[in-house]
Amino acid sequence: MTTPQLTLYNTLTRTKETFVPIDVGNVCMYACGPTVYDFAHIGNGRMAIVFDLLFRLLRQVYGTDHVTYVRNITDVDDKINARAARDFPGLPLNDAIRRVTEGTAAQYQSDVTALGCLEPTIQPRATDNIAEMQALIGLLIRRGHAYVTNGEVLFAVSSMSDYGKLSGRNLEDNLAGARIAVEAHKRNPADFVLWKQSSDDQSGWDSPWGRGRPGWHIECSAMSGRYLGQLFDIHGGGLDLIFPHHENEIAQSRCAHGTPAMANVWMHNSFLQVKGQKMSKSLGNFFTIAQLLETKDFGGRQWPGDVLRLAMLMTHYREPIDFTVKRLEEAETKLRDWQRAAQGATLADGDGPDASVVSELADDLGFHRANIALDVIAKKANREGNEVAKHCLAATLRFLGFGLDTLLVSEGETAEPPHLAAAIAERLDACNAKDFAKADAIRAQLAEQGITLMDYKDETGARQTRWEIRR
RNA sequence: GGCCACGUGGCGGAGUGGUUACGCAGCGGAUUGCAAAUCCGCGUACUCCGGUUCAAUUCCGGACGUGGCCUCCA
Repeated sequence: MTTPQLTLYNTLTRTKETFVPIDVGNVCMYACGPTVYDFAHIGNGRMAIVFDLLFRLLRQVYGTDHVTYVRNITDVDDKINARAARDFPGLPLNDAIRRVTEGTAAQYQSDVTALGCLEPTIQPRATDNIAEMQALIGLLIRRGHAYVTNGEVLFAVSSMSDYGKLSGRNLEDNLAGARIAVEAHKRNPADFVLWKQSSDDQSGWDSPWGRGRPGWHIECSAMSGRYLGQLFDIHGGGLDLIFPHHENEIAQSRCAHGTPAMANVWMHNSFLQVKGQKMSKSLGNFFTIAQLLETKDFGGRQWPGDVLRLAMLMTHYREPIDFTVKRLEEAETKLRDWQRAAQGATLADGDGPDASVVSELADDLGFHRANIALDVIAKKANREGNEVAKHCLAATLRFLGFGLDTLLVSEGETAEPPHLAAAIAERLDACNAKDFAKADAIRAQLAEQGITLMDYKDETGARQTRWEIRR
C-alpha cells in the first residue's frame, strides 16, 4: 500500500511535525507504563489506548514487523513497599513485594486487553534492569552530571545547559516556585535523585553507593536505552509526566550518552476529568478499569471494554475528556450502530482498514475525524446490499481494536438461542393469521430476554423476521 | 507567582475569511398491523470587547472563564 505521511504533535517543539523514522525498518516507541501497586483507573486506560492506537497506526504504515513498542512496568516504588507491608504483613518483604507487583501487573494486562489494546512488543520490568540503571548512574557521575551526597546520588541540573527544554521552564522559574522543598544537601533545589539508600525494611540492591534503590526517573532512561537505543523515534505518556519525569529522563539519557536528543518526538495525552477536575488517585475521584468492566459502580451498570475504548477515542488525545455516563452511552450507541452495519461481513487475515480512516489517523491521531469517516462507511453499508462497504467497515473496526459482535449477536452466529426459531415461526403464523395479540405477546416475551425482533419483507413480499440480541 | 492548553448549538465533536460538517438526543415524514431496524427531512451555535477587512466563528490584541503542570500521579 502507499505510505501515508504521518504528522505528529511534538511536545518538544509545540508543533505538529512530519514524522520521519530513524529507521523505517524498525520504528521505535516507548510509553511510560503503570506503577504496579494498585488497580489502574480509566484515566490510566486512556494512555494505554492512545498509544495502542499509535502502535496500530505505525504497524499499518510501516508494517507489522517493523515497529517496536516498549511499555515498561514499574515495580520499584515506595508505594509498592507500603502496599506490600500492608497486604502481606506476614511475608518477607521481597516475597510480599513480588505478590503485589505480579498480581497488579497481571490485572493491568487483563484490563487493557479488555480495552482492546495489543500487547506491546516488550514490557520490561524495572527490577530486571537495576544493573542498567546503575551503569547509567555511573556514567553520569563520571561525566560530572551527578554527585554523591548524604548517601544519595543526585543529578546536577546545572550541569546541563538546556535543562527544561521539554517542559518549557527554566531553573529560575523553578526556584521561584515555593512548592519545591529546599533540601540543604542539594546543590540546586531542582536536583533530583538517581539512587537513594534503603533501610533494612525497604527493598534495595547493592551498589557502589551502598544498598539502595533507584530514583523515579532513571528506570525509563535505562530501559529505553537498552531496548530502543540512545536515540529513538517516539516517547509518550500522560501530560503530567512532562515535568518532572520526562524532563529528567531526557536529562539523564542525554547527559549519560552525550547525545543531543533522547527521542525525536514526545507525545502526551490529556486527562480525564470528573466534574471539571482531573481524575486522579490522590483526589479519589476515579473509577478503576476493572470496576467499570465488572461492577455496577458507574451509572448503575457494567460497561463493555470497547465502549470504554470508543468513549476515550471520541475526543482527540490532546484534549481533556469529561468522564460521564452520557458519554459512555453515546459511545455504546455509536459502536452498536457500526457493529450492526458491519454485520455479516467475513474477514480474512490480511483485510486492512479503510484508507480514509488511516489517513485521518495519520494526522496526529485524528480519531475524531476517522469517526466521521466511519459514520459515512456505516451509512453506505446500511444501504441495501453494499457488501464492499460492510466489509470495509468490519475490517476497519478490527484494525481500530473494536470487536465486531461485542454489543449484539444476530443471525449468522452460532450462538442462536434455543427455541428462538420456533418462537419466530409461531409468531409469523400468528401474524399471517392476523392474531396480533398473540404475535405481540411472543415478541414481548423475547424482548424480556433481550431479543429484539425486526420484521421485513423478502423479494416475494412475504414477511420475514430478523433478530438481534443486545449484550 | 511562573509556565502550558482550551473556550462552537441540549450533548459529543469537525471545519472555514463570505455558502457554515458529522453523530447522539429532539421533532416531522416514509416504511410497519403496531413496533424494531433502515431511509428522507428539520431546528438551535461559534465566551465577551476592541482592531484589521467589503466581509470574522475563522486573523490580531485584550478581557473573562475552565483545566493542567510547577509535589506522587496517565
